[in-house]
Amino acid sequence: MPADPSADDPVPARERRSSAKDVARLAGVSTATVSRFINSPEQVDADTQRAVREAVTKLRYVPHGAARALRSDRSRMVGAVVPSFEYALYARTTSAMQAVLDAEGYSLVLAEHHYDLAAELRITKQLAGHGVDAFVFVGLHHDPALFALLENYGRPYVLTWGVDPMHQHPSIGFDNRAATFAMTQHLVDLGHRRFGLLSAPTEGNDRATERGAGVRAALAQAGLALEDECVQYGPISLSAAAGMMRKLLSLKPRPTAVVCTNDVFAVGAMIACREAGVRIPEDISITGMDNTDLGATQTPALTSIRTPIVEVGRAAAEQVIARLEGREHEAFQTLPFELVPRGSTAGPSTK
Amino acid sequence: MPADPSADDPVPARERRSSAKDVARLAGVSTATVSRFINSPEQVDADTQRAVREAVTKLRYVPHGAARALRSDRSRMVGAVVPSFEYALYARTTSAMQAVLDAEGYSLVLAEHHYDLAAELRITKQLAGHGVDAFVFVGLHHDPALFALLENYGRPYVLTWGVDPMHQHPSIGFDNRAATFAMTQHLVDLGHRRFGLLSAPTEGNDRATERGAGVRAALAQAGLALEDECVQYGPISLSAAAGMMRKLLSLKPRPTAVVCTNDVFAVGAMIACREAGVRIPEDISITGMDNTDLGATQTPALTSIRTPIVEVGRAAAEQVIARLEGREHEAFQTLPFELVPRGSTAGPSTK
DNA sequence: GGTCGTTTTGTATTCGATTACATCGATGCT
DNA sequence: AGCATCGATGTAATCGAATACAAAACGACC
Repeated sequence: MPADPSADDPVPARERRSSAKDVARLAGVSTATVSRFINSPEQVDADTQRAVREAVTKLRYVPHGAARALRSDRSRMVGAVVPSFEYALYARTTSAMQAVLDAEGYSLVLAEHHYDLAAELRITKQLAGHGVDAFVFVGLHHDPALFALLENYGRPYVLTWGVDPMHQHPSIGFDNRAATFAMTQHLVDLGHRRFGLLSAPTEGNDRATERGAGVRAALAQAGLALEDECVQYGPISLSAAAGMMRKLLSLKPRPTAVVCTNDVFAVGAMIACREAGVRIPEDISITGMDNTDLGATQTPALTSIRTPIVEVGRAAAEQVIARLEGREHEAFQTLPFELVPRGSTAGPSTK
Repeated sequence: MPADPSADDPVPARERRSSAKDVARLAGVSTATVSRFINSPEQVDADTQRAVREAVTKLRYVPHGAARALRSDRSRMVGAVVPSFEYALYARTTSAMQAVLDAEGYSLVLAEHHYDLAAELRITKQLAGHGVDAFVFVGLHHDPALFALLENYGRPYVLTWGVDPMHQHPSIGFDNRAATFAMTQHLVDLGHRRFGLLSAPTEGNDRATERGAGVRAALAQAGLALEDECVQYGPISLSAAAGMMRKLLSLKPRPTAVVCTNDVFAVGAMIACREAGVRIPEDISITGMDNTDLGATQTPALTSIRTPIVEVGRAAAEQVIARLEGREHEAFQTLPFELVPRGSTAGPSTK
């Protein structure tokens, strides 16, 4: 054991975090043993374990993640690529993911793309650069270059908030089209014949596309049409939705039912109605989607669809972990939604 | 240039991502030049740049973050440690941070602790293990061991949603106490004398503690007291808040004004009132805090306080980046809040 | 007491990028 | 021509932990 002359500082240089080497020296073992103590303690003698544990505690040793990731090619980080946190729904899905990942010792690296497919590709590259072990995306539709990148990256990924009908990419979600189909059907059953639709821009947003398609399909089946002037697109915000709704209210024969592809739109629409003195549900029925507190607490309460957003997050995290650890896992999961009728819908007034 | 016999695969082994060495070989330069091309292209000859750029594109080269972090001791990741995403406010702060970080080429690593200081310490350790370059926390009060860890870690960090009165730790936020003080004052001015308070548990939550203190201070100044039975604590959820409110409604002389330390509580309280047939604001005034859409869209709309949550997130990200890049930056920032009076408050009925 | 198998530990290489230092060539100046 | 200077590039050491392989220690058994 030749004393290292370059390491004779009595004060352990109060900067610089301690490394495995420091721990090894203090515990009187080699760095290999320290490493084993961390990763597979069962192959380390009990006495040695105690010594190492003490040194670790005393030096406040935390293994260097980058070094570890470099050598073992596993970073124990999972990347989540979501559209936005402004709309609380994605935050809840992400939160559920985070809880599962945390319990398994993984960390969550997060990025938002604000509904921009090019930005999504860029941030995904960035996360790949950080060496995340797996990816979770929102939605089924993405830049082909993104899928090429994932192919090349060779790590697990899963798409959420929808289920890939072609079963090309692992996905966990629910049937967006069926959900709005059911909602529209509900309104048709109540007797509505003239509909409006408030939707997010469908460009690069398959959730919005599918939700709109569900409405159209249900109407078509009932022999009804959705006229262009009755469809409004806009960003997900209360004020935008109120503006969209005002346009619908100004139509000559006014729709008696307005389907909104999410609760924010629906509440924005309710605000516009209140301001215009249009009564809900007497004069007009309004429906939302995602069953948020925002909608449920309105007066009248918003008829909506409970989507399994928390379950999706949990299942996505479970899937990528299972695959990372070499376990088999169902790559496609369709979770159920549920229509929640409340006071914002009723039959049209028979005037 | 001895041909490496072990590297004679014509097919570039469609697994394994390409490294700087691969790029160097293809471009006919050394890895040092590749590295320079990435980090300081101005010191690389134009022709060489072109060659390297081509190789990078062809091989889809993405620098290995872990290797980079190991060598340069900078991971370009910032850790955010937040209580929870269930309450949308933290999500919005985080979103604002993420936007700033992304623009500067940093990534956000996220963890939630669900109001558990021990969990907070644990996940912070985990993030430190990943080598994040800086930390952002919510709140001023933390486990002393957390501060010890940060001291030892030696990287920038900032506390948010409050400003450390002792100026011991860099912090960006607003004056929670002054905010509820102002709100209570508003109610006192309206003529209220008997108050109720709905608060989150104050244990380890300085925001809740300060907000409660603001209410008490304003009442004390007006010569009023807040009786124990008029204060209810509970988790941040609509149903919990409704339950808390029911208790207040059952008091013999009922409070005429209820201050809630956040909008979720306030809306839960409104629900309880609706169910009990108690009119707002005629029978009782209710106030919230954080000025969420949830409160603003109620009937009547909730009087609340607009807190600078987005600005806090943005400023926090800007501060840590500035400090990471060696620039000077104001370590303490107090941002303004604003009282937003709406229909949920009025003078007490004079009966 | 010696041999073999097992457990425990150490030595030395490796992961991929960064960077101090060395080298080489070209240019400028006297 | 000779020497200094500067820009561009290569060589090789390095960051911290994981791990293949070798070596040592320990028992067990005959």
